Amino acid sequence: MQDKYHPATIESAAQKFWAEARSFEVTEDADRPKYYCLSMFPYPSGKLHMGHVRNYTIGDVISRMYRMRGYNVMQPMGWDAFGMPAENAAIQHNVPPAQWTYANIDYMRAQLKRLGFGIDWSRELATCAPDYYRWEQWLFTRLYAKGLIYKKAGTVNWDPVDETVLANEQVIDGRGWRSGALIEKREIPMYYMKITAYADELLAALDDLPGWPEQVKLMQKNWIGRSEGVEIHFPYDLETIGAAGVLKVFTTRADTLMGATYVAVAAEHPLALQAAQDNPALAAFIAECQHGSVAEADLAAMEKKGMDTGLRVVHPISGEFLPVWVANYVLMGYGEGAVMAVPAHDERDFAFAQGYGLPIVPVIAPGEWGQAVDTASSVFNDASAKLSAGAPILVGASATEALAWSHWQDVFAEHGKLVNSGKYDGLRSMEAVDAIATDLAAKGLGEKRVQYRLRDWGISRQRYWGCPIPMVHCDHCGDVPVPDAQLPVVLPENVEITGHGSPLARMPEFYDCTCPACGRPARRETDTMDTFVESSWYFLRYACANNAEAMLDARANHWAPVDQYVGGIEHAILHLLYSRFFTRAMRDEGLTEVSEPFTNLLTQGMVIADTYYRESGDGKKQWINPADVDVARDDKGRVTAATLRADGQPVVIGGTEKMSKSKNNGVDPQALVDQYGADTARFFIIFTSPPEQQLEWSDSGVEGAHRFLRRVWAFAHRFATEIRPALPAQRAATLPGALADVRRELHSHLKQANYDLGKHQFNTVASATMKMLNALEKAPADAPAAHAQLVEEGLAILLRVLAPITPHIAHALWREGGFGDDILDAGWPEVDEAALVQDEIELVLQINGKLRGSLTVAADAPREAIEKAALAHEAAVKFMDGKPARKVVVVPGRLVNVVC
RNA sequence: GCCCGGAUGGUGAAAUCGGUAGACACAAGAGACUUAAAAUCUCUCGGCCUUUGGCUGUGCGGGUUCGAUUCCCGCUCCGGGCACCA
Repeated sequence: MQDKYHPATIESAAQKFWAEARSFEVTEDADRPKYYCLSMFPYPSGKLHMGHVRNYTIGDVISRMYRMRGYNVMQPMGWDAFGMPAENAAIQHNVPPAQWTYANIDYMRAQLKRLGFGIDWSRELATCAPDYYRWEQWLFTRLYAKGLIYKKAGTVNWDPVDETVLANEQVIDGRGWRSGALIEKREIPMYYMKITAYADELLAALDDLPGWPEQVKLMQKNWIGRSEGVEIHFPYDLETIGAAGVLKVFTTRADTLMGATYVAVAAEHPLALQAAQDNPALAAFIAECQHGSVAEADLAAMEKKGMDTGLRVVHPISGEFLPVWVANYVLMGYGEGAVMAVPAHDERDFAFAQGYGLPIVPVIAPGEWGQAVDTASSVFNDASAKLSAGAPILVGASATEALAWSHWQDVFAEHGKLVNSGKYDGLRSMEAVDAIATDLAAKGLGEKRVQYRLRDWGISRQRYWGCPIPMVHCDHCGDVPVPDAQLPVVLPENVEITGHGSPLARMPEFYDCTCPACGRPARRETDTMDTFVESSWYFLRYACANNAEAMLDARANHWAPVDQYVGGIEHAILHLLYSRFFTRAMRDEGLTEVSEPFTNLLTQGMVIADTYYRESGDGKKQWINPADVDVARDDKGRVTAATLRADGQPVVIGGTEKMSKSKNNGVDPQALVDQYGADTARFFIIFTSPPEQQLEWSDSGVEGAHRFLRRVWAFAHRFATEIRPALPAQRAATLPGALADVRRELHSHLKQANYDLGKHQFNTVASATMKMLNALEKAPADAPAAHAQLVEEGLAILLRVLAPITPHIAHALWREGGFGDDILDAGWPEVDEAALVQDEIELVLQINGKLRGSLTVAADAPREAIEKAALAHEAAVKFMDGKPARKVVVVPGRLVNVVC
């Protein structure tokens, strides 16, 4: 045995052992419970970054722990290989996206292998391979036939200079990131998946996911956004609109209907377009609304603007005319593209009404005013209460409860009692909704219904590096799905990427085709699918990745669902929701038996790092990697200045953000692995923070992790060479006092480690292994046989707890220590509860809640004895200062608090 | 703007059901060993004070409780998501 720890040698030897033994290649096994442990597959961006190392180390710790506990563990890996960065790289470096992607995959696969993850590489898949995406195309045609995929217009970011569609990420301050051109919204036809058909199921099933973090379930619940409300129809005013019809809106606050003072429609709404025809100012306003990104975050941050169309609709209850406004905050994609505005009870409407001088009519006395509202004498019942914006009105029941409606207060949005609402006065909000819905239904002008915030999933992308949408457009037959026999529609790999327009739309050799239905010349669809589609079913494909005949087979039902899914919290909504939907869509196609793809979810906190950039002349940001930057700090450690190492000139300090390719703040783990080895990198990233917590990257502390592994090696070496020979032929049943204490400490650390493993708090598991070594190192050796017996047991525990985190060193020392051939088959260590028993325990003594001392009592001491001992304690006498004890709180096993 | 999180020493963090705040480490300082350095080992290490003791301290302001890092109310700052980054 080497007396020094040489990670490079032992790590390559262990990896060779696993490869030759095929330790991680698994098949279905009826004798062992299956455990499917999956980490989110990476986008092959070039190199692994710390977020990957963290993600895959966490997944590997769980996998190896279950493996050691006797489960048949499948841990696969693959590549989320389609996506925008490959096209950007193609533009920048003039290398075809396919070539760039495959080269990255090769490099990153080698990095993953170097880190020693227990992956079944026989199941590896890449989503950009035709034998993967052909099944996606096949399923597309099935779902299309079923009506679960359909076509409608969608809004995109259009760059008029590059004549291309941009992702939201590529629009910065309303301009194209490459061209700098002002971005326009443009409506184009797109394919949509009807995820809303599953909205109720996706929502209800969240209640049956105890293995998911509450936080994620809450985010998904809010995202789906089920709301019960009333659809209200406002009949067109014939005089101004010139045609019969109704304007439909949905509201959850039908109780405020009598306070509606205008309606607002989206800029793309038919009424807005109609009014703009003979109103140049309105047309100009609508054109202005067309500028800027389609991202909701941008829209929500915009100043609320609007314009009167001059059109009017009729209030369905009062019969009064309400003006129709165009407002930039109303989105055509949501509901009906129109809202009723009740400025008195909605903050956004309130601000809008104040800005444009629209009437504000209070119709709800806020809930907290309760019974005190005297509607008879209230100004609510006075017609003059319809005040213009800005004019203060005093409302309320009592002299002490006066509110001015000139400034928004959150209480205005609360439910309460109706006032100023004619026949509905005095009703509570909920009663009023019922009454108003009933009256509207009787008039045929509305009814109760459920609405979701969730929108259908637009999957068309006007990009090259994605899965081609298997459709053909024929002048005679319309949109025709590509028949099974002609699948896959293969994406051509030798293509020129310029950043202008869609490459496939410039390739007649791709789009020229014949109609599968009538045989006449036709045009192939040139849009590709959203890359979220590939990642919505890869976890099922892993089970049968080598099946060339079908998308899934019986093996998928053996392995699914994923028992433990590990991935970044940033995927809490989109990826996870799409996957839950897609699994159900596949279930309903008879492809899988499961509905819920991921039984347990661990959302890893992101690894974040500082960002640095320089602005070039045209205002574009060049992001600079932190590794190339020198920083100056003040005495509190805050970064005050940063310079580029290459030229010594200053760079701009950006925020601290998740490591990403686009912000160039990823830290490559390779240097760490090269210098210290994979085990140190793994131990460090596990030790430094609990998995769910965000981790601000810093490599200070890596030394300590490495030092610990060196100590483990040195101690095991001492065991193998000096201590082991002293082992007694017969192991003793009990150990002498001091060694029994060490043994108790050991087993209590093991117990703690098991508890922490159960809640995935791996950082304290790593701490526990350090505490175990500390305890073993200080165990007295004056009784050599007993000492050797303790160290043998202790080391066997320590190495097995360490094995999931640092598998290479554990593998090597398990063999060197003579414990066995393969620690993977050694089983998980068991806590000896008998070793934990103590005769005496120490209690903390508090006087009036303050720590004043401690007392040692028998473990089974009765409460009276503890109280008596506490009151007799010297610290108690001193701090009670002669006062009688008013109360004595005894927390068994913990403390005594004397209150006086 | 909306939804979801987070904040504890110089640093990463721990504290299982409301019960000793700072386990385990990093950094720093002092010492031992050494010709020297590295490595290793030992000790100190939240702040303040009148230092065998006491006061104070878990982002800020309130509250509940014998007792609050933990529960409640109101803020601040930081991070994630917002449907075309993945």
